[in-house]
Amino acid sequence: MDDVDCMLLTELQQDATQAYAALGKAVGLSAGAAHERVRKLREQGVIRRTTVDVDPAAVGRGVAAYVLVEANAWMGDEPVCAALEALPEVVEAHVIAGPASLLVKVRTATTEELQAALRRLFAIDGVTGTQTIVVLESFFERPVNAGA
Amino acid sequence: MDDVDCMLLTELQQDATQAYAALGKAVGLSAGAAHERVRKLREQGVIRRTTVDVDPAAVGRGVAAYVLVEANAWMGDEPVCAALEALPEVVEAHVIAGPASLLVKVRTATTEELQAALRRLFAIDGVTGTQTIVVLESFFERPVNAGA
DNA sequence: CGTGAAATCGTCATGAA
DNA sequence: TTCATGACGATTTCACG
Repeated sequence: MDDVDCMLLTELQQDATQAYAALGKAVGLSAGAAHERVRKLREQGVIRRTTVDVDPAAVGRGVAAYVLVEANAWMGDEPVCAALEALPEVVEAHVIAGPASLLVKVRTATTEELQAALRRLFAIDGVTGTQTIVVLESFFERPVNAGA
Repeated sequence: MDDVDCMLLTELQQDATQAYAALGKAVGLSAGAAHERVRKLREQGVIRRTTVDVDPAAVGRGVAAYVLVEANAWMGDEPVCAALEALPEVVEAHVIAGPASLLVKVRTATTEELQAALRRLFAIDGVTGTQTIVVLESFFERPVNAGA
């Protein structure tokens, strides 16, 4: 993980469809060398996968909210994780240190669906309360920058 | 945006490196037809870009935190957005309806760096307070699913 | 890490349903 | 319109220097 690898990651985050020749030129390497670097980054798990960034609003996920989930038991466990993952509206779930046990991110098409999702969160064993933070506007959501 | 497009999006989110032939087979289409569909999804902005998913811990961003930012003025404005975007540790910024004006996601290498980032958030004009939620463990962070 | 060759894939034209 | 087929050009990929 040197500076060249960082530049490769930045380039790939911006556009993973570009050819290795262009990628190599951007970081001062040949196509073959760039390819080999990227292959190793994948192997090491630094690059987890290549994916597409989908506009949430275009697929019926235009409403976003963060939900602080309070629970009466320790929830850093496997069954809770599975219960959350079973809800398609839940796109993130974190165990936190703070005013609640968990923080989950929910994405739905409408506020009615958001309400339905909250009901389903309540139904999970051990959940005693929720506090919902509705997102009005997202300034930006960007990938982690390796540099700086 | 029919069912086939949804399946294409799901496939591409899982692995955007696969060949159009494989992609087409997965959704019951020829390579050429799959290619044309994906081209249109890009054109329409449903697919914003193709990127790589980078392991945060591998690039010195292993510590995550959500910060509720309170302000004494309306902050849904351009200068605030720019000030936040100038901080490389800030990976997300949202205007919210809830107990604060903004919710920002911060990623750093260590808790010391997190502290430094909080100091810089305080320094932004109009910010009167912050409440920090440290992430202890992330169950999952997954892309929006077009289906369901 | 660069170069070159071989295999594979993306891309586009044509034609059909 | 939308899709399958086939051919061409570009790219990935690997062996060698």
